[in-house]
Amino acid sequence: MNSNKYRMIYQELSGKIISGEYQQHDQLPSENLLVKQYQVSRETVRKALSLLQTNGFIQKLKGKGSVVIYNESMNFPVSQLISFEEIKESLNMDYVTHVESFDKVHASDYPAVMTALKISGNTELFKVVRTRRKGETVNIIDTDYFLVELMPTLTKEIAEQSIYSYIENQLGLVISFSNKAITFEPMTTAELELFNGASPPYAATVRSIVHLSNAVAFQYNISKHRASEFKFVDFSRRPTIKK
Amino acid sequence: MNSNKYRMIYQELSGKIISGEYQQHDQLPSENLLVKQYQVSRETVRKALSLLQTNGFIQKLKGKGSVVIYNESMNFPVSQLISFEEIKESLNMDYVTHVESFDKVHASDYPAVMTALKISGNTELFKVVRTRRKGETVNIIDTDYFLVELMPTLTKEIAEQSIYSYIENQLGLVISFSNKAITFEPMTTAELELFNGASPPYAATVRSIVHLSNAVAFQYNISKHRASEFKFVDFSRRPTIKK
DNA sequence: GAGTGGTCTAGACCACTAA
DNA sequence: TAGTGGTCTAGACCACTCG
Repeated sequence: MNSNKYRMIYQELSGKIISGEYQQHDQLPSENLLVKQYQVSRETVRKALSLLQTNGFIQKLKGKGSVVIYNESMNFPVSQLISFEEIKESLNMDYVTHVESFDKVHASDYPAVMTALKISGNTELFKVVRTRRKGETVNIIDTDYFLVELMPTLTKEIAEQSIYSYIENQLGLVISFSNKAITFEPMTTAELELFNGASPPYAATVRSIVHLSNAVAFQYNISKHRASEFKFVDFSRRPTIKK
Repeated sequence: MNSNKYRMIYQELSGKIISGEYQQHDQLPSENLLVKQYQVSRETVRKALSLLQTNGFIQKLKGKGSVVIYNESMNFPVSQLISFEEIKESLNMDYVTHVESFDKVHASDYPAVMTALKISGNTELFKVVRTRRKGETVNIIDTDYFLVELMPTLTKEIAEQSIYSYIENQLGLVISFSNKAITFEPMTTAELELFNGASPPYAATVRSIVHLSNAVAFQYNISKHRASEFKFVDFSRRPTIKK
């Protein structure tokens, strides 16, 4: 699957960084060394290193080498396009997902979704509301809208597991990128009820528009988090190109 | 300054997208066409297009071409390493910065900063507290800690303008990447006072560790936002490499 | 089949860092 | 000066899309 040379190199090096074989502030082997080790061209090594750099694993220093900057403690629900089930898995979290409702609706009743996904009013959508509980307390309410046309066989049972796994593994679609907005908003009475009370009565709210690799927006997600439990972590680089 | 070929191409294409000459869903010229237009090699064109893709301007579709996905409305204090003055400028915001305090302190009194910047207790720091006001209301309180060693000539006057501009243009240092964490926290009484009241008494809190291009952490920033005014926007891609 | 983007190569020249 | 990463080239072969 990942049989590209640069992906293999990326995987091996990132794996060694995550496992701790390379620690923060360590030097990676030089590009020339990696060329010899992997028996590939320099541009291929550089492609792998560039990926490591944009993903926050290393910093390349001209004239010096590549140094590891990844630090486990600064990790977490990272600014990445990852499904809740995937986060849960990678963090060994003891969350339980419960499907509160699963309906087929018309976009015309949800103007915000219409504009976000740029669809017409008669487009059919699956509306899925799910809660994420830790023990007895609900910490997250996820409301999702999916294009029925792209996944006509979606069911409540699938929604109880991982919809992303279904989309990628069963349907063979490729999820690619998203736009997110994070705000802090008062809870509606319905939300307060689902949360079974929350102090403060405010929710950290993440709205996302998710796109496939063919650039089609297929999902609109509203994720309401109990504010006291919310943390969003991000790695970002300063734009290298200025006017 | 940006005399690289791929940067020039990036600038020109991103400029045309931002200005609206290329609209969302438009096709960019094919790689081969760009090769001819710019009289460069294909890898150089591809470098520019890759940058446009990772920065959320385009999506490349195998067998088809590059399509514009950038959409102005989904813009804003984006997940990027940008200083407040730069945001202000790019959005024509009518904010006023006021320096509340400017001190030289010892790291030992700020254990959170010590661990964040990985420095020893006797390291000298500038502690700068600034408020950002729109009219009469304070919307943001920024608390910054900078390594004195790297910028001994920092002054309160500079802090009233743009510290980032001073660091890059006066000192010639290159600001490179940062780790951020966003949380929602109750305000302290001191903060409530600076905000001159805020309902709810919660602050959207962004903590960042900012690094230079040589991977040295030089700044720790705590940015408290009036929750009702806070919005954080992010573009992210799904990791292409899986285990 | 023609055109598109994706991967990879071998080699060149440059700018920067460090001893 | 030797070693490092940054840019650029010309060409190859592949996989995908679409008419």
